[in-house]
Amino acid sequence: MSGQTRTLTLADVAAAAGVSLSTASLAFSGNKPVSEVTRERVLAAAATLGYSGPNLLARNLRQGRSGVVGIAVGKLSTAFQDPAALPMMDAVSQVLGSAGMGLLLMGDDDGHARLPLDAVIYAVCGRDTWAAYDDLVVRDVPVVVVDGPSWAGASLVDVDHRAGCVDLGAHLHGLGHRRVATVTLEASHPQRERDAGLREVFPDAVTIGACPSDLAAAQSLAGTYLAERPDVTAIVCQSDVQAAGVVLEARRRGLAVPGDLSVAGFDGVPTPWLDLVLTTVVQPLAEKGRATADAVLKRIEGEDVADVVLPVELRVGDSTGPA
Amino acid sequence: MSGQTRTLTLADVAAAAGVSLSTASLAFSGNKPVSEVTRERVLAAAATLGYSGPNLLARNLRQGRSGVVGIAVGKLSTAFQDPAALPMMDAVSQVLGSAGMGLLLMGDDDGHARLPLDAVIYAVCGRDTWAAYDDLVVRDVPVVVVDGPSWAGASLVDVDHRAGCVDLGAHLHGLGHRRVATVTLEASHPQRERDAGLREVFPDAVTIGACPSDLAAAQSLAGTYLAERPDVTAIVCQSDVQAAGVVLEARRRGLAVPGDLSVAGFDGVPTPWLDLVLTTVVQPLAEKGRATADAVLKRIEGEDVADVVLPVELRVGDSTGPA
DNA sequence: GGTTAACATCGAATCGTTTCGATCGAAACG
DNA sequence: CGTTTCGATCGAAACGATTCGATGTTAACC
Repeated sequence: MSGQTRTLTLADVAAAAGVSLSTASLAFSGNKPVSEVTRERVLAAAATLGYSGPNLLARNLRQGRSGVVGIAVGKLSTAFQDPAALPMMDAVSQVLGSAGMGLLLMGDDDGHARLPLDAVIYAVCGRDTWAAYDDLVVRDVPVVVVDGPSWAGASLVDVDHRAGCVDLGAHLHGLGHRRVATVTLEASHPQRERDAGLREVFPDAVTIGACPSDLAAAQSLAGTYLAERPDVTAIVCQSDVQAAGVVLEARRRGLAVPGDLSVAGFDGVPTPWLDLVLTTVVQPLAEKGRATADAVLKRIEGEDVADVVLPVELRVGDSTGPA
Repeated sequence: MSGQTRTLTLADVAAAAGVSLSTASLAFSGNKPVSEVTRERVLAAAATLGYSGPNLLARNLRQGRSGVVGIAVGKLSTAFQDPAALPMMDAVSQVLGSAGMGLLLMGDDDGHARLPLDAVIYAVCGRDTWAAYDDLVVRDVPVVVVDGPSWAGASLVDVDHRAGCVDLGAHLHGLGHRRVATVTLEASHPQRERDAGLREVFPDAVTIGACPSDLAAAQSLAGTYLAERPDVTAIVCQSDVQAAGVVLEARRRGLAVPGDLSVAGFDGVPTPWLDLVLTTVVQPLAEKGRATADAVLKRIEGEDVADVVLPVELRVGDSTGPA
C-alpha cells in the first residue's frame, strides 16, 4: 500500500505458501518431484501475490547460460535478400526455438561482445566478422560456421558445392556444350568451391565477372558480356537469382533460352520472375539449418560435433538444352 | 596443472593484483574513477591469468537487464521476404547495436517466454503473437508496436498510411481516373488504413482481392481479374511488389502501362523486375526503424514515449498516366 | 519385522558481479 | 591552521534464483 512495492521474489511466494525457498523453486521448475498439493499451494500463492515467475536473469546466472545464440550475418538487409538464406534461418530458428533458445542477429558493426551468448553461428560471414571471432575463442563460446571455411575450434556445416557443380558441368557437357562462361559470387568459400567444381569439367570456362546474388546486378553484368556476341553456348551462374537475371537479359537481346543459350544456377530457390524451371543445383536449405542448430545445441552441451557436409542434387529444368 | 581449472572470477584477478574486488570491478567497468596505475595493474593481472572479462550473466543479474530486445516477426521467411521490412530492421538493429543491445528474432512458434528480454518489438505482428503479449504485460516488459494497431501499454510507431493513400487517390483522380480497382494485403492495421484512405477518394473502388506482398501471388490475382476485361483504368496496390506483379501481368496480356492501365503501389522499395519507375507512396523505412529503436531504448530507461506517426510521400513515377 | 528404496521437503551454499556507504589521505580553501 | 571537498579504495550487501546433501517419512520387499 504505502511506498514503492518491492519486487516480488520467489522467497515471498515461498513464505506465503508456507514452504521453503527450495521447494517453491522446484514447484516452478519441476526439476525434482513435488507433491501435487504443494505445487498447487505454491502456484496459488504466486497468483495471489501477482508473481510472474522466476526471474530469468537469476536463473541464467545460476545455470551459466543465457539461452541466446548469436548469428553473424554481416549487413542485415544484404544477408536476407538472398533467398537461399531464409529457409535456412527459418530452420535454425525453429530448432533452437523448440529447445527454448533464441536467435540473436549480429550485424557487422556493433558491440555484441557485451552480450552473453551461449554460441555463435557464422552464416553469411563477411571477413569483417572475423575479428569478433578471436574474442569468442577467448571466451570459450562455441562457434558453428555455415558454408565454410573451417576455422580452428569451430564446427562446420556445409553442402557439397563442388560436387554439385561437377554434376552440373557434366550435364552441360553431355548436352554437347564446350564453350561455357560463368557468373560468380564475390570471393568466399562457396564461391571458390563452386568455381573449382565447374572447372573440373570446363577448365577453360570464361569468367564473366562477380556480382552479388541480385537480379539487376546479374542482368547488367550479362548485358555487357552478351553485347560482345560471344560464342559461348552456356552460362553457369553461382546462384539462381543471377541465373534468372541472365535469362531475362538474354531474352531481352533476342536470344532464346535454352535454344540459343543454356543457363544454369545454384541453390534451388523459387524464381518467380521466370516462366521456366531453372536447371540448378538444389541445396537442402532447411536441412542445412537444422544441422546447424543441432550442432549448436550439441556444442552448448559440451559434446563434440563432427563436421557436416550435406549432399546436393542436380535438378535439370527447362533452361538448359543441347548446344 | 593438476585438476580441473576452476573458472576464473574477478575475485581471482583482484587478489592477483592486490586490490579489492570492488576496485577490480571499477577498473573494468569504469563506472567510477580508478587511478591509472591501479587500472593497469588489474588489467595486467587479468591478462596474466587469462581472465576474459567480467561474467556477463552476473552483470545482467546485478543490473537487472539482459541487453536483448526481442522482435516478433511471425514466420521468419515470410516476414523477411517483404522488401519493406529489411531497411527498417536494419535501422533498428543499428541503433540498438550502438547502444550495446542485441536484437532477437521471435518466431510465432516457440517459447521465448523463457528468455529475459528487456523489451519487445511487434513488427509484422500476426494475430498469433498476441497471446505472448499478455505475458509480456504481466512481466512488465516494454512493448513497441510498429504499424499499429495501438495496444494498451504499448508504444506505437507508425506511418500515415491513410494520408498517403489519399494523396495517391487524388493523384489518380486528377489524371481523370474514375473507375479504379485495388489489390489489398491480408487483413491488418496498415491494410485497413490504406484501404480507407483510397476510399476517401474512390468510395466505389473494386477490391480485386487480397494477397501477400509476393510477385507471383499478385500476378495470378491480377490475371484472373484482367481476363474479364474490366473497364477500370487504374489499379492501386497496397505494396510495390504487388504493383510490380500487376504491371507484369497487364503487359503479358497486351495492356500498356500506363497507356491502357495505370498501376500504383505502396512502400517505395526497389522493383528490379520493372523497367519503369513505379508511382507509389514512399515510406521512410529507415526512419521508422530508428524511431522504433529510440522508443525501445527510452522505454527501457523507464521514460514515457509519445506515439509516433511518420509522414509519407507520394512519388509520381511512370506507371500512372491520364485515364 | 527389519532393511532398502523412494519420495518430499528443507537449509545452506553458490553463481560472479555491481554498487552503496564508509574510510582515509591529500589537496583546496578561507 | 582548521575545515571542507574530492578522489581512490575497500568491505559488505545486494541481485534472485538453482541445486547439493541431509533429514525425516512412508511404502516395498523378502
